[in-house]
Amino acid sequence: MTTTPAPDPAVQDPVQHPVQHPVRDEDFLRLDQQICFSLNAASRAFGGVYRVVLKDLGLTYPQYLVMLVLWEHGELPVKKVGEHLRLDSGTLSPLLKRLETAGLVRRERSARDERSVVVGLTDEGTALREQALRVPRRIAAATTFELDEILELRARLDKLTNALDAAALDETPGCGA
Amino acid sequence: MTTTPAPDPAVQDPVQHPVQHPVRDEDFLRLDQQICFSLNAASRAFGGVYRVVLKDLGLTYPQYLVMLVLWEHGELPVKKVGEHLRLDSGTLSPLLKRLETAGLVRRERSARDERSVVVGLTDEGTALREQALRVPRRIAAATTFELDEILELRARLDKLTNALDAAALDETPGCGA
DNA sequence: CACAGTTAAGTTGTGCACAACTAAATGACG
DNA sequence: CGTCATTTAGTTGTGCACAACTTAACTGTG
Repeated sequence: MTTTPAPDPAVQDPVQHPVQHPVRDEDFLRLDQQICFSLNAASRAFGGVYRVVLKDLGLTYPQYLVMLVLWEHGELPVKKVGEHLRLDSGTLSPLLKRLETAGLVRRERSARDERSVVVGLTDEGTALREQALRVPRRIAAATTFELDEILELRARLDKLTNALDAAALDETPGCGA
Repeated sequence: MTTTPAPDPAVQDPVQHPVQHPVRDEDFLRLDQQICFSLNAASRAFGGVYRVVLKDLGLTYPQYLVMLVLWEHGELPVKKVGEHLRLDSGTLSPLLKRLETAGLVRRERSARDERSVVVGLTDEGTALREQALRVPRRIAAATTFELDEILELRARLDKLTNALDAAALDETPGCGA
């Protein structure tokens, strides 16, 4: 039930695919075969832990990510924040507005380029970093993983993300023209 | 820049933590040190690929997951669907209503237990499975991972999810009483 | 300078996740 | 039998992700 390698060479449906793979499409369609589901589940399980841990800071997880970027890089235009987090303005604009309302962040139009809005930390936002320092260890403890195990998993996930991004580009209709 | 084990024993802030770990909190707070971010990124990258692949079927990814459960198990009460997918009625009720509107599922109150609503496939919903059979392979191809690599990653992720769920339980305030 | 093309934020609309709540049905127990 | 706790769906409200669009500012070229 947990691994199920099932390299069954007997293909049931020779019509659509003239054999070539040792695994049937039917097997692949099982929920517990979908890597994406495991990924999704893990991501949401993380969400639950972060929700608890970040409640003290008054942050959601995406807000915490934005704060991480600002603590690490200081002032940044919205565009740059989005590049670090793979988020666009459609997500960031309302999120940053909420952080501004919370008094953690300040937003002002760049003088050099009036299109750009520079996001910076308020004193309160800077101060919050002290409390945030304790977060990663609590999260790491919740995983029960050793550090090297975490590093390896992260490497695999990053490799996966790169592959998927590349695939999304040439799967997108209107890119072969 | 990529791994940074940094087992630096020189702790900068001896006040809060009387040493004990070889890694400083500061290091852990870097964005590229957060597994959760890699996980989140991978999950969203998958989302992008699924969005493209599932467009032909007229399904979103969560809707696809519900269909997977129904194709595999047939009729199920909403509660059971939620158990398979770790989703509650707050998410499923509107989602199932959309699938019903799309003509893929049918919902009816159970006669035996009037609280329960049984979700089943329409003929159209059953027929859609044929097209869905091609999906997993396209996704697997997009990952560029070998099957055994996928299996191993999935095993790690499931282990992680279990650990996080367990941690969420005893982190939740009001469980030690 | 004029103007087409590009870029940065923001807005709108849809859908998902989840907490908190409501309503209705069921089950257990005195 | 009546009452109360539990179970099951559904609703409401908040926040995130993303596509599609708008607006304003910049850039390059003739």
